[in-house]
Amino acid sequence: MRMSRLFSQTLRDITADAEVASHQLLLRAGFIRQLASGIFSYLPLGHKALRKVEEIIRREMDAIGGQEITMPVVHPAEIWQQTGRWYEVGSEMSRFKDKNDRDMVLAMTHEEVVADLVSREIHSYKQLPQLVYQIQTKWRDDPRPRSGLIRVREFTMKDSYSLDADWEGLDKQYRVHYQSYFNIFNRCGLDVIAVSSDTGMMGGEMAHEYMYLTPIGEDTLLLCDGCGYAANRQIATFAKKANPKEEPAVQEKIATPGTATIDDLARLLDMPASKTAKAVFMMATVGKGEEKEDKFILAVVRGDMEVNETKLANAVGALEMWPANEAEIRAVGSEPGYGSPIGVKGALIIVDDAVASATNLVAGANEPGFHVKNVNCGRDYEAEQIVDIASAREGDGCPRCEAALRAVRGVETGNIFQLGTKFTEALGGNFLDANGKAQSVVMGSYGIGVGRMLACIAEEYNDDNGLVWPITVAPFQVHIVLLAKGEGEAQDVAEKLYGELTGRGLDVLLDDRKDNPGVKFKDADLIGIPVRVTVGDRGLKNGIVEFKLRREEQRLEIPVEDAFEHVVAAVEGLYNELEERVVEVEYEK
RNA sequence: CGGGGUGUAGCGCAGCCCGGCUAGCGCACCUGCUUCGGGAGCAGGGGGUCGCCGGUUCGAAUCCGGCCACCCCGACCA
Repeated sequence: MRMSRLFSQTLRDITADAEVASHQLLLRAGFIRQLASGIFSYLPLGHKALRKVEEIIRREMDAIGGQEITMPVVHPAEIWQQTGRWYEVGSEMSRFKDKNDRDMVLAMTHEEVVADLVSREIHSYKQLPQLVYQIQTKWRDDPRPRSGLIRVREFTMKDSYSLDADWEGLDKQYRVHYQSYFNIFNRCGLDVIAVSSDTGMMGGEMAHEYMYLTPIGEDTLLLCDGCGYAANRQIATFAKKANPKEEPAVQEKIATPGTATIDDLARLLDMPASKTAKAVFMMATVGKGEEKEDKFILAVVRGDMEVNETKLANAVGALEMWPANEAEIRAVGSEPGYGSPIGVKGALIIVDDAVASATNLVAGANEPGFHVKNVNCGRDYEAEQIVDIASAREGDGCPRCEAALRAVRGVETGNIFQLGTKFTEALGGNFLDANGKAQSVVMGSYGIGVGRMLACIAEEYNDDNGLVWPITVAPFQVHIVLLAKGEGEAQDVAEKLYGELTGRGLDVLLDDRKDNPGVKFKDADLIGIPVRVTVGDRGLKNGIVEFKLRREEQRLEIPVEDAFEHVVAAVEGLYNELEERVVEVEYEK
């Protein structure tokens, strides 16, 4: 590609809208342009980089037996109604009517379509297992897109779907993906960790997320350096320190004016927060299909812990959950700041296991300015459910080895789900087993956000001067900077080298613009192509061209006649470096 | 959806408080000459419904009201 013909331009100033490095640099270097909130175009450089990532994914998917297909972006509502997600998913799914007034949806994922295909194509156990995948556009009307390509509404996703006759088969394909995803990320030079995760709207039994660790990440992860435990905070468990054993004592109402927070209460009574019970009031939408209702939830955790909304929502089967307001709290007979489950009516009471096992806690009296001492679950109030609903935090004990957990931030670049038969049952995805008995196909679903991955790579690989692409995903492998404006030896040499390298199958960008050297060097740094060759009259006088790796300061002078071989070898070396990172990992359940 | 911020040329901004000549600056763009190994110089030039609608006023980029878009924090979500 000749840079004089390149569709995009670099920008000297960054738009005030961009805050994170990847967003700023991808904009400045001319990889992407924003059309609307969370909606981007990929210009030639961005498109080529994206295609490189896609090809790496394709190769790996094909290597594990995947067959590429393309599924529709527009779906009839019916299949989503049959699995129930039409009712469960909120405004994140965009719906519209076609000209015949039929309800349609823009695809946010493709389990329904896969299950529909299964019902048409798979009839016998002899056809299983299968693995299909696509690289397709998804639309999710996220309430708040942000950070450039990290979180968008329209995006490209690689999604694969495994089909098996039984759970053992699923587990096998799941583990193959587990490794395969590491291969993909490693080949792109992106370090990720796999963590156990919530299954969210997918449902299913088990899931992992692949996380690129970065302070700009939106997810909080709890990691144990002792045993390797790693989980998204949404589901992370931890070793809860039990309070000292006590015999249940008699309830006692006490005046505690001005103690609407646990901190104030613990200070007034001069006791640790762990001796108190904290009531948190939420409203939740629950129900199946079109029958939904809002329920009042009273969640109780120990004073020294925090409610984990994902765990709580999972416990009550909430489709949506939000904080209750004061009127709703008083309607069940409680009181903001002085709440407890004692004597409340019409609330679903969910109690954390650490509260249920503790004795003689101080809880609210459901009356302003009063608390009750020696409150005991089961004696003073009944719990609808006793379950872990507390959030793990930095420093909490690892659930497996009790070492201190570390909290880090990460961006989810991929996920894998063991779905089971939820979708195939709903859509008639059956097959006949060896005994002639109809069974539902067992599904797994596996996603990678391709654009998000590119953004993470940009986030990881940059310096003060611009992007520094790993060779495997760089839009071009070699950047020839030609320092001459007219005809002459420099132009001839650059053109010849360009022709030879291109002929060898390399992607080469030739800066043939009639600009000053400074401009060309700045742009080369900004765009970040790994190998740079500078061809100018000054060097040619001595029969040399200059060779430089983007990531290194050092510049080498190479005899013109060796330039081709040197560049080819360098590119190969960079590939091999990344290939060495592709190694077997241990499966962490 | 709650809180905060921004909207003036392709990009970055000033002007707005305190209404008033033809709306300005830098970069980018076009023409010519010079320059040519780290974002060149000189000269000339093109480009604006001041986000949109309404109001106040002799007069609105500027004041008032409504709406829209975008960004950040939170809620939410994969």
